[in-house]
Amino acid sequence: MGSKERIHRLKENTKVNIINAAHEIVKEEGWQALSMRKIAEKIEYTAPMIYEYYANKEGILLELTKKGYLLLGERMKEARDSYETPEEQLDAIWLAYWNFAFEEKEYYQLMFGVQVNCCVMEDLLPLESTPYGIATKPIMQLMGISDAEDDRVCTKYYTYWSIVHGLVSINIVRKGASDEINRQILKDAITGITRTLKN
Amino acid sequence: MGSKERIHRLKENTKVNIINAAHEIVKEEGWQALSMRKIAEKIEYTAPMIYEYYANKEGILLELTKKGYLLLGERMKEARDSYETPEEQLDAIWLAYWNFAFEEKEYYQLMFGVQVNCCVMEDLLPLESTPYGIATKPIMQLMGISDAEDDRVCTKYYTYWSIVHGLVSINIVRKGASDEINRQILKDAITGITRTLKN
DNA sequence: TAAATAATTTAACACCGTTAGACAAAATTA
DNA sequence: TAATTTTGTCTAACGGTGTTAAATTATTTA
Repeated sequence: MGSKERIHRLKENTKVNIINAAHEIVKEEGWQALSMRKIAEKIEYTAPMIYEYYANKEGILLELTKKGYLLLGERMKEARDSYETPEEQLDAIWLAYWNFAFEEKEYYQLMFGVQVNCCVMEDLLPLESTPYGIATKPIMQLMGISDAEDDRVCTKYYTYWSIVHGLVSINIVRKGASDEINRQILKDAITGITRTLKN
Repeated sequence: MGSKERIHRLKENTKVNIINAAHEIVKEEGWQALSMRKIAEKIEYTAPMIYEYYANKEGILLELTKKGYLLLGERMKEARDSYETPEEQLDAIWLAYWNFAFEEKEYYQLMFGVQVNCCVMEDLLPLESTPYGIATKPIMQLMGISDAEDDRVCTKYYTYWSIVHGLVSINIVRKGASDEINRQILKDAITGITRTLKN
């Protein structure tokens, strides 16, 4: 009798139901609203049942992370396979990554730890004391621009910030890679951007 | 009678005591361990007292964020003022930013939403399905390297990832700036890095 | 049908942020 | 000084969280 299989399939089914319910809640209300009881309600069970399928809440998050990586991988592969030259492929790959981040924002937040962030911090400091105010001065100098609001300045500032912030985040969440290498990457990137300012 | 002042100064004092206690707890046990009751215990009060000084927990976080921005600003200014040329200043500024991120990790996490992240996700996927596996192939091709473990490949991959991830994070947490500009920054950065591969 | 096993729920624990009400200490007023 | 008001502080509680143990119901096996 293959009822063992049937039951196993049923269990597998509620396992994905749990994941789907969790994903739905997060899409509707954000990560901070995800709770075991809410998941249970959505799949019409009681909370303790979930522990029959996942060790704990973190187990559910891990499963979702896995799904996220799978999805991201697919998108990137698809993008790559649409082009022949490596230049075009790199363009497409990172654009796919970019699109994934916004189309599947919830997954991206979970995978790479971008917080919902409550505190926006705006206009609480005088401009000349903010990172923006401080860094744009030499940028303007190099570019020969005197208007601090110039879009070109803003763009360059964000380019700097992005790469530094990106490197930092990656180093904070996954503390792999040697400090030496990262310092080198930082240095390379910064001088690379700086070079683009002078012409 | 200046007792009004004295009392006001005392209140101000416990306000910073609360902030300091919160910061200590976070340094010791991380953000997820920060609770009103723990703060209260540290300053030898009961939890409801804190609401006499801050509207709620978010108010405390906001205050800490402000302190973080102040500190970061100081560090960046200091770095800038140690150099004359804008090139050197930019180098120093972003290095100061970088150092702040790791020396004051807790502040940085709060300010820019880098999560502590529970799920590390390692070796759960075959290499060729991970972003790393997918993106390094064309990188290797362009660089004329066949060893996937080569440090130069790894470095370049992280450079790509950093800038893309940085841009994404910044766009997710502070949804300012037009999509147009950001796409342009992304495109510029990607082709910029790609150019450095071919020589 | 009776016993054993599995599925599911109820109740509880210890924590969380937050609020209302009680209480004591201090300051103000009569 | 005595009475009253204000202030500071705490206790108790509400509704929420993740999680566990025990009780209960349903299903399968003998």
